[in-house]
Amino acid sequence: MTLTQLRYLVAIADSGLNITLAAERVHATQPGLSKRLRQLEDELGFQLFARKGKSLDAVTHAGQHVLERARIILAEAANIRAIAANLRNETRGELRIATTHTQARFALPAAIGALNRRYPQVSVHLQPCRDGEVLAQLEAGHVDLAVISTAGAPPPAGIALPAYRWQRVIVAPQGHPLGEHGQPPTLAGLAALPLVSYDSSLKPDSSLRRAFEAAGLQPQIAMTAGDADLIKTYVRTGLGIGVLAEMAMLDSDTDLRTLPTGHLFPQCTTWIVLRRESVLREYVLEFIAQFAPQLDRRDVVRTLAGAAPGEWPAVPHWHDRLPAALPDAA
Amino acid sequence: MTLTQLRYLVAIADSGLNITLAAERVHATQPGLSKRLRQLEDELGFQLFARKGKSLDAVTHAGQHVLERARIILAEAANIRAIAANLRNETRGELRIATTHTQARFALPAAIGALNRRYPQVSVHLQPCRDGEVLAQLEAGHVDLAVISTAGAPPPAGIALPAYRWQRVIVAPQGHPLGEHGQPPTLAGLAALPLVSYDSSLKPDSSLRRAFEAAGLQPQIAMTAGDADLIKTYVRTGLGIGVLAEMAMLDSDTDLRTLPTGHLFPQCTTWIVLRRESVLREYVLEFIAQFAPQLDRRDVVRTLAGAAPGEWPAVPHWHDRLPAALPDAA
DNA sequence: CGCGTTTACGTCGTTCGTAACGATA
DNA sequence: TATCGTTACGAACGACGTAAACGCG
Repeated sequence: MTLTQLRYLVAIADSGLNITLAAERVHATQPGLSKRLRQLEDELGFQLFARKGKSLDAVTHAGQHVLERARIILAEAANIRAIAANLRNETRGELRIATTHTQARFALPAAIGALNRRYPQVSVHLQPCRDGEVLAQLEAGHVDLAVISTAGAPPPAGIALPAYRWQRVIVAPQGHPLGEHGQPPTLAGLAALPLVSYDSSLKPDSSLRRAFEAAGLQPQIAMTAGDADLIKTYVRTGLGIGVLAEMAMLDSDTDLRTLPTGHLFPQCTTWIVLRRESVLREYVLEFIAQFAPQLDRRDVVRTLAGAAPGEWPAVPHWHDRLPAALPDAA
Repeated sequence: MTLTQLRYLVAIADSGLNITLAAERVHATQPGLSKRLRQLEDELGFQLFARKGKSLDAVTHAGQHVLERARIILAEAANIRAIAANLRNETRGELRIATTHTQARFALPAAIGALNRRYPQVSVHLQPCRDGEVLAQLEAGHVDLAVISTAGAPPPAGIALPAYRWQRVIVAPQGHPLGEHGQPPTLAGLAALPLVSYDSSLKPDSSLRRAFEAAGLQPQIAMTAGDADLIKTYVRTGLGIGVLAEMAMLDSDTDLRTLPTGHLFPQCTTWIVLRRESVLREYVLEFIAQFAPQLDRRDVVRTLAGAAPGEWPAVPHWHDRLPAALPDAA
């Protein structure tokens, strides 16, 4: 068994059992991977993949278990390399982040910009995913960290650091009667209107949907999109009333009216999620410090090392956080 | 970075920084290890070991971290091999157990005997240690499982499975006046007599010592030994009254009188401790089934895989357990 | 016939052990 | 001077890439 064999094995699994594709990804030749895989299977004495003719058809039951272990091994090898890179003050590297579109478009740019000024040689890769896929990307080792929001408890996997809290806002075209006369909108009032919101609000466990259900109401979702910009666009065309994250509203959106929802929907928290036991490069810590300035660097490292989560400082609200996110501009 | 380099690295660390000794242990030559170590250090870009002249003097701070990761990697590689060996019904292998003398001498023989009848090709290695070292042996990966006793909570490391409960007994030579007239001995009565017990009873957190302290008494420890046979021997010579584990009393000890201590000292539990996330060979599960027959095999596997400990069945007392430990004799 | 895998083969790099050398106590 | 680590060297092995053959849709 060698690390190369395991790296190839995982690459093949991650390439949908296509050895040729996997070979490109690991910068090697296809026969090489093929041979190394067979070699590993011979040593272990069983098939890692079920074959259909010559091609790989599925991962064996035992192969699943081996894959899990192989991922851990590769992750720890990466950790060792990270320790080394940190120690020699290596400023090059890459930062892979899995997150949703709203975070990538509205919340992350400030922190990534600051990171890029401090570490210009770090290349950032944003991996946009749907809500449900973000944690899977993290667990599979495809990204270094995930940024994701929940309405209540922290996400179930990895180490979650609270970054900031936010609320949904209601967005209407200028001139729309909703809430014109200083009347805050009600859930019942909203349920009577066609809504435009995120794709995730269709899921039965969405906190938006549950807020309506708790009031015995059924919202009319006129349209959903994965993308806050799309939602705003369709609100502008008059398709309906938008319900989206407050971060998505820009100063330039003067043709839209924004109403707070503090009384209608639960508050959300955005988390930075890290793999348990992973070693972070210096610049990843820097990114975390930029994105969640209230967190103490040492607490982050301690928590990753397996220490009890401890008490985090109060989590700031999105709009209270903005100035702190750019400390180097002060 | 290769698995070989990491294996050599760990071997060197485990051999007290003696490369020559490490080379023997991994069945390779000394120059080979030397070169591989330097190679790894070159790749990582820093020293894993501090040198004094040519010899290795200490593990670097960063080296500590790398060693931790390397141990995890090697453990997971061993797990993969264990999966493979289980799958092809390999009946050969070895079972390394770290434990105290009392367990090895009195509690384990039945289970190991049964294991040996079922898996004659498995060679068992008992690693006798002092109490405090047992868990370190396990964590360092030198043994497959540990068997250790505590007076209350499970041991702090790894996954602990309760095997059986036991009490200390008081042992006196036949003819000694203690408790002759049906009077159960008291703590105060014992404190007035010279005692012979385990080395570990000298430690300030020993449950024996604490039982006396809770009663405001100071026992006279006339002698300690790591070994119940020695304790019995010196009790026979009249050096003092023995306080030892009930398992250590054999039917053949007719020249000693045994008094129970249920009212004096807290009950102890003997645990099987496993490394978290480790994959067990079939014969290890068989050993566990022999030694702690009340445990369900599937629960053991589930717990190892990281499931919540759940509720274990009632833990039998040592003397209630004996017949069940030899089910194949029935 | 294109796609993907395996087989065959030559080259290159790496590892390993032996032997000699060097430093340290 | 005995012990332990490093350097030097040659042999053997293993990994890799190229090229060709094979199977399947």
